[in-house]
Amino acid sequence: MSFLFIDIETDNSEGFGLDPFRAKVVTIQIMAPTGNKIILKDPKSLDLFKTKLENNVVVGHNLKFEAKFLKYCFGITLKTVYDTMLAEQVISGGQLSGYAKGNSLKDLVLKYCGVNLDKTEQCSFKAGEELSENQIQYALLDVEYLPEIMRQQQAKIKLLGLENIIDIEMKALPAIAWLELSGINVDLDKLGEIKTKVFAQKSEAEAFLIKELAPIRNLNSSKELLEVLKGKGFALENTGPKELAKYPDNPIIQALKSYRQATKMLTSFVNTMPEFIHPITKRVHSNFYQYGALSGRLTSEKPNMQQQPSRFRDWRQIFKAAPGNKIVAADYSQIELRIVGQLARDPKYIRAYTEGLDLHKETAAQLFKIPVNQVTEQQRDMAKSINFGLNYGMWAPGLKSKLKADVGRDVTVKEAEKFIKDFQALYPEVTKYLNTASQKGLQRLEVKTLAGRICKFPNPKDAQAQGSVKRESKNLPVQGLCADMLKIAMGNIFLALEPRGVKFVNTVHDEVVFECKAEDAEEITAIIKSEMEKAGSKFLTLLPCVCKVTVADFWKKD
DNA sequence: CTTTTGGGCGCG
DNA sequence: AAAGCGCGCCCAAAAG
Repeated sequence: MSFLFIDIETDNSEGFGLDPFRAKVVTIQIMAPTGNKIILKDPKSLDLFKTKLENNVVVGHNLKFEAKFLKYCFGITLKTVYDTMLAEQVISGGQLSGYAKGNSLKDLVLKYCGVNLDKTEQCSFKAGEELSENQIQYALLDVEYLPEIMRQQQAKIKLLGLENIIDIEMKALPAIAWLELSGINVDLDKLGEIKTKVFAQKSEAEAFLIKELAPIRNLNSSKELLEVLKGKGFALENTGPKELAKYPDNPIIQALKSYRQATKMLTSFVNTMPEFIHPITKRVHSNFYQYGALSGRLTSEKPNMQQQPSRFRDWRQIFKAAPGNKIVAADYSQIELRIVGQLARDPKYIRAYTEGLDLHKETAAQLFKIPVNQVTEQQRDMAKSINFGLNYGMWAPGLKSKLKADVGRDVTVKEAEKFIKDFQALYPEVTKYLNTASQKGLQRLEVKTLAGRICKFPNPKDAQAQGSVKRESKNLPVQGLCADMLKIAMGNIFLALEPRGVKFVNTVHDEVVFECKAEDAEEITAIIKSEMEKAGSKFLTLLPCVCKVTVADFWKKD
């Protein structure tokens, strides 16, 4: 295999130059390692290059873009890639993740080659028009510096021991292009049904609140709301959920919560979702940032497919398989706690997961000193809050309000402290691991996942920021390893299922969602489950990795 | 007028 | 002494 350095210019004159379904490709520039360059002004001649592009390492900057256009417009599937943008994000230890500035091609050309690229021609390309000399020069310069950038990046990757993460990311890239092209189908009838229900909920709560809180002007103003509530005798610091939990049975507070839930549903989800249905494909194509978060997790926007309500009854039913298809959703079972068990080598965690016990129930039994079979649902929920809270570096006052808000249980700070102490005595290995992690993280200002991903912290400028670094140091190795596993699985599932016409319709941190022909669902399910567990088991060597798969007409979890 | 900040809340 | 992690989106209010 050799390298091919590529770039594509598309027609942005109608404002959707990034949209593979609508924008026309104007030129494709390809450069061989020898430096020989070709500019294809008639992209139909690309057929000659199909085999080369599919069987060499394709190098480019932000190749998700090229991958989508090559696939949709020319039926070419990139499989082996090296993306200089993604590589730079990996090398930066996640500091260039998400919306951070500094990872454009212009930035890298300046950084690695000392050349200031002129980008004024970037949006000048129009389909069907003769290329100007300037445009040709511009287009060719976009591939010119890629080999040098890659060469210098490779040296850094080796120095930092990031080969494995680069491999994971580059193999995941084609899967992300597949994900964005696939899109997800939305059932507008179901959406309408939910809209009616939510609107009624809002109207009822709104009428009640306007009457009870008169003369309030704007229920959406937390500032005004706090004033009025104080005037009515409520002792509140703010109007957030933890404060409102002080008055769980008050009808005004209950109505406020109902009003807020309904308005959140309407403004963030119900009313906006139809606007995202693509005019050509009739599906919703979110943007996914592959290196979206410091931890290596993806982020999603327009719409954010990772925050679609799961607790609001039936909402996810709007994401429905097209006729004749099924939705296959696969998620890792309790993956974060399993990772903690592995990293801490905690015998009790290992035993619980190896023997298929319920860790939260086991924890509750020990904390409340009762037999496992007498643990109540509330006691289990409390243990769950403690398990998670401690992983994130929670303190007694935080646990107190968490238990009140989530479980409805009143405990004093002293009692919360006792829970934490008891938990730490119960799981000394986990406690030791978390303490060491936060100390080392603060000292080095970076943490690593088991797969080798580096999460680098900006210099903490005050005590508060140092506290954040300590807490993130406990959590990022866990969150980050989960992202590593999921990306390995995505890359392998892409190779196995994309050629079979399966659609990759969503992913949410520990979950992947696909759409396939109903008759294929059983076979597809087995492949997904196996790839997910295989990826997880690379790292979870002391306890089992379990992936749960659900097949249904819409997106759901069992 | 537009942009930024903060409260609040959706997800894992 | 501090007071749970990672994100994106909506609205109101402040800042430019």
